[in-house]
Formats: sequence, C-alpha cells, structure tokens
Amino acid sequence: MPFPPHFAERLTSRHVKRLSRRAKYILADLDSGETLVMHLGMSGRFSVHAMGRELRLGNYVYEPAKAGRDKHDHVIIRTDAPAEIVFNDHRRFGLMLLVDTALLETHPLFEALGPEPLSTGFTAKSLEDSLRGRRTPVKSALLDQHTVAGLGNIYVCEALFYAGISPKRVASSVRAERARALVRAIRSVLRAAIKAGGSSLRDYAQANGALGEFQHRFAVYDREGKPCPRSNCKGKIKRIVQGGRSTFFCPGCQS
DNA sequence: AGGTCAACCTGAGCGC
DNA sequence: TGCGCTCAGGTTGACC
Repeated sequence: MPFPPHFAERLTSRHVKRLSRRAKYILADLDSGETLVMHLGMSGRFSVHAMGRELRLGNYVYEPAKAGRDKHDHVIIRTDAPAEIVFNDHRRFGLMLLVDTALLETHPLFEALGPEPLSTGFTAKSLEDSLRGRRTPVKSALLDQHTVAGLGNIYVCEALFYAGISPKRVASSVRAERARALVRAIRSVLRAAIKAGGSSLRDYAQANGALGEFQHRFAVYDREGKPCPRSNCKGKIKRIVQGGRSTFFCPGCQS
C-alpha cells in the first residue's frame, strides 16, 4: 500500500472533527481541511490499544497492546486518549489517502458511487433504473459499487437468497416485484449483520478485538453442499464462480 | 460502452 | 516436513 507524501506530518497534531463512512470507505474529517480516507480491502483491520492500563470509552474497553509488533502493522496512530490505533493488513489490499475535504464528492473514488443501501435514496425504482439495460448477471451488478454502495460478496449472496433471485439472472430482468424483494432483502441482511457485529471469517474483528457473529447465520455463503435453510425446499447449496468470485445459492428456490 | 479477467499480496488449508 | 495448488470480506485497469 503506497502512502500519501508526507503522510505522518499531515496527520500530526490533527483533530478528527467527524468520523463517517461512504460505501466501504471510512472517512476521518480532519481540522486541516483534509479527509483521511481508509479502506480495509480484504484483510485490513483496525485495532485500538490503550497506552497505559485499560481504556474505557463508552461501552467499550480497550486493552493495552501486547509487546512487539506484527509484521503487518502498517500504520500506528498515537492519540491523546491515550491510545494507539493500529492498522494491520496482511494482504495489503487496503488503502489510505488524504483528500481535500472540499473535493471529496468529486474524487474519482466517490463521484460515481451508487446509493447507500440503508438510505432513502435506495429504492426499488432506483435499483431498477440502475440495472436497466445491463446484460451482466445480477450478482455481478450488485457487487459493482456503482449500482449500490457497500455490498460485498457475502451480503450479495445472502440478499439474493432471501429475495429468491438467482445470481445468474440477467440484471436487466430484475424489475418490479423482484426489485422490491431485492431492496428489502439487502436492507434486512445488512441490518442483521450490523446487529451481529459483522462476519468474522479469517481477519475481520471489531476495533476492540471482538469478533462478529453473523458468520454463524449465513443461509448460503460458504455452505456448499449443505441443505437449503428454507424448510419447504429440498435443494442443496451450490457454489459457482462469477466474475472470478465465489457465488453460493440454492438452485431450488432462487430463480 | 459494457462485460470479463488478471493483477495486486500474503497466508491457510489441502492432497500427495 | 514440505511442495504445489486453490482459495480468501475488494478494486482497478487492460483487454475483448
């Protein structure tokens, strides 16, 4: 991961005015007029460690870091909490950028992003509009951040299952009732996953080290050969590859 | 123009 | 024990 020029200097003594998120990017609005843009990629994680004894912030307790550094600790930010925020990313697909806050909306990473799935801007109509004329499979279209922002491979597979839509279906054929079902399914899968603290497969953990729980509730993801969770369906979960990514679905009840 | 695929990295897990 | 292969929560850019 290449870092911005003079990265440390541009962060030193800066205050974070606001922490937010757009699509899969974490945004720290700094008092310097720049925004620190962060992406975890596949394997990135942030962890917060107390500098002295344990640190309590709200409902969270942060333990001091263990002695020694992991070789994939790429960025260590010392705050006056006092705490260390460590960015660890063994595959180095993650990203950190500093962008002029006034130009953030028009930055190439953000200007063409689709709507936030939990916002009022994401509707059956907007989804139908953005899928119109697209000949790619609906699975690939949903992974495309320009269709809807923030969905990854797990949640696309899960949402298509709950909507009863085959991942192989041509995107443009998702209209009317199917588009409504898909919007509902995307929203409910994301809400459930957030409530469960996310999905911990290999790398993902929350900043205090806690693991997510949603991986125990996957209906189809990573369940190849297992029975379909729908009680009235006798199908078995199948794995196929689309656009180079694994897709899991039930051929019996997704069409 | 739009779709597909390799590339970017490291590590874990598997079969032999 | 070790080698070689496949796979992994993502995104971009080159190529048809």
